Amino acid sequence: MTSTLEHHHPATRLRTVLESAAADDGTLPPLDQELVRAMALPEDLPETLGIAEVADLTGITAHTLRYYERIGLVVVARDAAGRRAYDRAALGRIMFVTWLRLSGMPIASVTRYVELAQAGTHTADERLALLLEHRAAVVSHLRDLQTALAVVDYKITTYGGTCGS
Amino acid sequence: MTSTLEHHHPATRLRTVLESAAADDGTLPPLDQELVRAMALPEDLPETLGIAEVADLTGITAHTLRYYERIGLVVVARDAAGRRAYDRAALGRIMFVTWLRLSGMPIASVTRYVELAQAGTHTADERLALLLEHRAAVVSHLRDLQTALAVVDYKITTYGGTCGS
DNA sequence: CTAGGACTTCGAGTGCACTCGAAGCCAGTC
DNA sequence: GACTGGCTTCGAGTGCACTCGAAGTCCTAG
Repeated sequence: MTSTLEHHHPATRLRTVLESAAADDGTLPPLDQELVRAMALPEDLPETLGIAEVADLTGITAHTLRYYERIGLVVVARDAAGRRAYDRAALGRIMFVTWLRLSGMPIASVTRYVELAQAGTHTADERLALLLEHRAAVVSHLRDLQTALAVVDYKITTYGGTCGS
Repeated sequence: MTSTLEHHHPATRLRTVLESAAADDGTLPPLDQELVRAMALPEDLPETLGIAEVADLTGITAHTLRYYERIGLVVVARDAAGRRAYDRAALGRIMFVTWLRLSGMPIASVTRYVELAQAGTHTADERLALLLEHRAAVVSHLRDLQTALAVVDYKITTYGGTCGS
């Protein structure tokens, strides 16, 4: 369970997973639903993973993974010795949760989503509503970031000008 | 100095300013540098503004505006009675700072930028470097957000499917 | 049999960015 | 000339999301 990879930001790490999943045909295609399905999990994983391996794979520290579990954000099985054993499904859940976090969903909302998912299929409507709401927030944030980028670019291109702020 | 506008998120408010600046020809064009120049300040402002008006214009609360000044993030003049009097330049600085904050620049970096700007024109190189670095961070964040959006969209479109997480 | 290292829990600490409340000043109104 | 509302400062409090350390357990290698 020794960690062999250097540390990276979660998004970088998850994107690495994505790219290794997409590298079969040597291309780095634009993101679409097929790619997302492909990126979900690499195929050559052992049955279960230790916390350090999940940390490497996701870019989330082991400390944070334990924290996430503590607050009910993910559920993880244990091996005979009481250590966390992440199977394929658990890893998938963690990656999804990580994307939700990266997209700015507050932990409270992720927790709510996870609780709904655990409650059974009859909560699908509510979960969907949660995701749609979040989607709108992400789109809005994306718009703001693009505007901010334009403002920063304007400032950059006018350097050497008379602008004093 | 009474506040007449309802409260909004800073990005919403600043975008309102942008749109009112762009409304001259009735269009809502894609953001570009000309637009950004135009959005900087509406033309029909009084000489100076009170803190409540700036709060309305930017979506930043008066409390936060004072906080920003306290930590050296902006500099603001006072009127005879000791009240903050924001002139055109101060308002422009605050709007720029707000865009920096909205694009995720930490307060410490904004403060550094502001200090450099106050130090004089000989710091232009360093300021430019700061902005370029930040620009890269924004672009990276934008990419991550787009990926996350794709993941969320995948989840949304597969609702009703077999996916249990 | 012992040492090392990765794991465990629990609780407390950190960093960032606000956010608020209290107490007081000051301009205009009835 | 008291009242009201908006401003002022200062310091303390809040919320979020980690982040860390201590003390102990368990497997593996030498």
